[in-house]
Amino acid sequence: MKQLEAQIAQALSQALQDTFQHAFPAEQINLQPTRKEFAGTFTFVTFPLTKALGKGPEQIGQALGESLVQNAEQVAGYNVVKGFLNIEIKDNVWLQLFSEQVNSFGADFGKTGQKQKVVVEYSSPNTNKPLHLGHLRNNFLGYSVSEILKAAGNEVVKANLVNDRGIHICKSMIAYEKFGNGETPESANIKGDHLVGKYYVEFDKAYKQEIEELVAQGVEKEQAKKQAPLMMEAQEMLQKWEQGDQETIALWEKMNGWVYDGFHATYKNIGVDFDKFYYESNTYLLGKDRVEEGLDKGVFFKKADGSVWVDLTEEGLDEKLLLRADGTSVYITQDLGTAELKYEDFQYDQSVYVVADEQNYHFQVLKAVLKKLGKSYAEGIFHLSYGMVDLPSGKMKSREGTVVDADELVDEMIDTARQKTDELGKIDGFSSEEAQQLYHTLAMGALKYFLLKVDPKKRMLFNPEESIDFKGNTGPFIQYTHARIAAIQRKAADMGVASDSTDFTEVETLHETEREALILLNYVSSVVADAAKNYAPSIVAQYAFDLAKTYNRFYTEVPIFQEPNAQVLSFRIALSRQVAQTIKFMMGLLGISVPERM
RNA sequence: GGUCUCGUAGCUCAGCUGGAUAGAGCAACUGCCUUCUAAGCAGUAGGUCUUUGGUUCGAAUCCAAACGGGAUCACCA
Repeated sequence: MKQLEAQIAQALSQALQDTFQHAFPAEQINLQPTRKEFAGTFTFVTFPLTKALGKGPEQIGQALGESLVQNAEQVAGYNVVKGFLNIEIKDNVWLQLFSEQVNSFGADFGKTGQKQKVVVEYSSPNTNKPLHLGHLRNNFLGYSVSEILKAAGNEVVKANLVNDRGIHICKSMIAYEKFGNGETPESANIKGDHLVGKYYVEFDKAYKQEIEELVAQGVEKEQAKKQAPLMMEAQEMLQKWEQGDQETIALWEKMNGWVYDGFHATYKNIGVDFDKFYYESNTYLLGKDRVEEGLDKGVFFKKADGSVWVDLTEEGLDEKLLLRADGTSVYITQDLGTAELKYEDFQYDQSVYVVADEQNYHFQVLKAVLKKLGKSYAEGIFHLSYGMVDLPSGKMKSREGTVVDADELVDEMIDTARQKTDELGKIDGFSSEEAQQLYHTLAMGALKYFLLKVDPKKRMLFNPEESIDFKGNTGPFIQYTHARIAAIQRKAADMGVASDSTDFTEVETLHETEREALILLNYVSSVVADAAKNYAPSIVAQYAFDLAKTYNRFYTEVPIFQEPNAQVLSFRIALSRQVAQTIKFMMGLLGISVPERM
């Protein structure tokens, strides 16, 4: 498509030279897609030329259109509406491009990309509570962006930095010690991450009660928060953990083990994976070396109490603490360490962090500090900042229990998929395993598409009262289109329709919907490039939807198998197959699989 | 208060570096299943693109201000 566009731009440039003796380099010619209500594929806007040429916009359009028809072999015709020159392309050009694409699907995706080494960090959960809907958006985004970057020609490492230490873990541990009675995931028949999450909530409940009691005794609220016995115990436990106390470490390992089992089950179920796991318990001390380095280089400074700071006022930020007076790390300290570690491990060109937009400031600081340290890899750091998922009641908050649990949501989606499938009764021949598989495919398709079709940067709303749709602009709609085409292919195979020929010279005219499909198919590689450039799976989702919609129109308007001409028939089969393949590929970039039947 | 972000149909969202009468889906209403899967297709209705200025041939898009959401500005992570 890029090529054809460039050719037309070149022809226009030539036409401007020939008819108006006006020099206008082809690279500066901007073509836009023609609106649906007019004939044509590309539109050239002539308004900007009126001054330079001293002619009216329509006059210019007419002259250029005439010249194109004479001189550009790809151009079938043109029409001018006000200052818009709509250029129509010959059908055999589309057919030619189609033949080429059938023969080399995907070969050109990475060509324009820079083949970079990219680390994509995503998921990065805390080990004190199970995953919720917000984490799902993160996981799906991270996975999809990784796949898109790969498709665009980059080498990608998917990394997960597990936040497995800190005061929040100790809270769960304290509550478990006090109220757990030796409960295990097996004994309670609860997934490990949910069991630990239960105690995190228990802690918070008991802690709040302690605060209330203290306040009732006349203690200031802020003071009460610090004085509450449970909080003191949690602090103590964190100290013990840092000192390597055996009993504490043993409990920590046991409970984290439960959580990991739970997470891995969820990851497997939702179809995301990682090439590399980092654990904060291993990396949280690394940042101190960077702090030393900064002090040595004189870009950090020490305050009287011994705490270490960096001054980022020149960068438009504030002063930022990097190390506490007692020498312990803060959040940013760890990230300085892991950034360096990642670079040592992979020598990346780009390091992408898939983290919610509430941490925008943090990543500005991180990048600025690494630059101050003179780290060349700082330039490659990119915060893929995505908007939070809101509920109708507002923001989700773990501690207040206003979260949509990931595992529960997935189960509900599977249930919905089962119901809808049963209502339609189209899968009679399925074994129960096949049926289960299909429910899962559809459920994940609906859920992932729902979360990925929205621009990552934007906040989005999820209403738990309304189940996610299976109609319209949804994953299942696109999956359905694929299943329909699969049925076409089966029938074509039964009938023995020739399927590997790419000679379509006998196809004289294209149905409008065929032409639209061919045009869309030509955009595949630029869609991949665009999505990679913008880290935006939503671009892929939108395209997949458009393609499916266009195909469905073709499907209802053109009775494929009633075509008497064998070559035309095999063209329609080939077109169908190419659409199916493209849908499968695009959905794959979103982490969504497509069924053969549904 | 400083900084950053968002505001498009009843609802959820598209609208690329400015271009034609602002588009989809859901919900509502009307049609279309005796041949390829109706989880589909066609159509009707629904808009002061928050407001006001500015830039220009031309603004949902760029700039400024106002109003209204949200995030952040922790020795939390």
